[in-house]
Amino acid sequence: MDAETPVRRRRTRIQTEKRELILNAALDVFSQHGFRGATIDQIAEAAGMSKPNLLYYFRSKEAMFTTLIERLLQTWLAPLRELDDIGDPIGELRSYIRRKLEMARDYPRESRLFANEILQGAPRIQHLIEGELKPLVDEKAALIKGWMKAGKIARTDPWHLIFSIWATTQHYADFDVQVRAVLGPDRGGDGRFEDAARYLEQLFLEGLRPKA
Amino acid sequence: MDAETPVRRRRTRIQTEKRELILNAALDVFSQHGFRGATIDQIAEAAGMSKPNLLYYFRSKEAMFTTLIERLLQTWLAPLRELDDIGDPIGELRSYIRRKLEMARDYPRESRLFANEILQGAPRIQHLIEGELKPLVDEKAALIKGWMKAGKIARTDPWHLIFSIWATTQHYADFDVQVRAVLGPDRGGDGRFEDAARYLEQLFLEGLRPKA
DNA sequence: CGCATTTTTGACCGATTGGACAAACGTTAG
DNA sequence: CTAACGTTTGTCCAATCGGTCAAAAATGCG
Repeated sequence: MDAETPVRRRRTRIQTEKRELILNAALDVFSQHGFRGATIDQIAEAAGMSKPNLLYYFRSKEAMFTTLIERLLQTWLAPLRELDDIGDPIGELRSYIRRKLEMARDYPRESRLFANEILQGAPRIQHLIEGELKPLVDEKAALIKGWMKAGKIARTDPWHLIFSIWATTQHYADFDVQVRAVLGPDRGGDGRFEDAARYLEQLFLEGLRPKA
Repeated sequence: MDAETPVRRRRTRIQTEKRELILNAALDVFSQHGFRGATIDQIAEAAGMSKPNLLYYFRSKEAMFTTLIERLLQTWLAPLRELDDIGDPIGELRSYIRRKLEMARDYPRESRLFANEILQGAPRIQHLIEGELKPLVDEKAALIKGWMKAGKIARTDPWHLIFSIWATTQHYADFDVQVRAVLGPDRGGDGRFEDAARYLEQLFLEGLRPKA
């Protein structure tokens, strides 16, 4: 434990602050260039400190990355964890979609960092996907399956349902450049997330077939 | 023109073959590591030739990448180009979704290469997105809007509709590692694309609301 | 064959990379 | 003050990067 801390003792106030500063800068750089594309110098400049100083707080580039992505995965999965059997199923799914879309809007760097890692085969987080993400998805898939059996939502594949929610919402963070370019300056402005929210709600609830 | 060709004259048979060989190897490496993460040595090894030899056929790493991605974009947009007013709208959309999913299955490297480039802000293909992709999407969005006005499909946002088709289908190529890990060895086998096809058809046509 | 052209390679280059290290600096407690 | 500890930096290093170049090898052609 505390493998990436420069000292063995408890962290000082400065250490806590500087580590946060560095992680924020690292998130900027990693999410834009990927792990290999990012350089320690870039992160150091973004954090406003020298390279050796940065390596005083994190023993290596890899230590920054893993600290960042392990923390990220927790906040990333939080909305799915909140999916439960309390409200009505349709409402639960609707608010899960809404929360995921809000995360794409508010935390695009985190989304891109995660996407980048998965794209490259998840070499650094495979154990987290199999040990943490998969069990959670399986659990929620069972929950959704129950809703289907109870006739609360249409019968379909719950795993692919979850995939489609991830895909459609994270698309607005990961492919933001493309989305904005295609929508153009008017329709691609700040309102694009409200438009997306409206569209996705209709898609997931009603589909595209016209009502008789 | 012919900017990346080593010679000004017509291409020899060997040049044509070796260039294809190199591009295939480059697609492997670029799609896995991104532009900056990929090295010429890696590509050379994957192609089974020496680095200087590779640079005899392509004047630079960038030349390989742009050749690759410009060619890729054409095949990538082909299914959307085929979307037209001939058949019935629902059938047109259904087969567009199916074709895109088949492309994710058969050309995952191309999908990841494209995703990687967009993720990093599309620094090398912004002009293609604005000059080629956007007009095409606008044209097809108008077509879809016509279908809505004619009552053939439900009224919604045609641009976001296209985004959601891209997102859901390409997800199976770009996030393949995650998909397979979550589905597990049984459900994540070769059948996952058929499962996805069935699920997506239902999602886009009927949505999740149970039928009364 | 002999010659010109195309193809391939080993050696090399300057720039950049992640990281090490000791010295210097700052801060605080006694 | 000073000793101890935490922080910062300039300098340096080996490895790797994209790319060059001259020379060798292979090929095509009369």
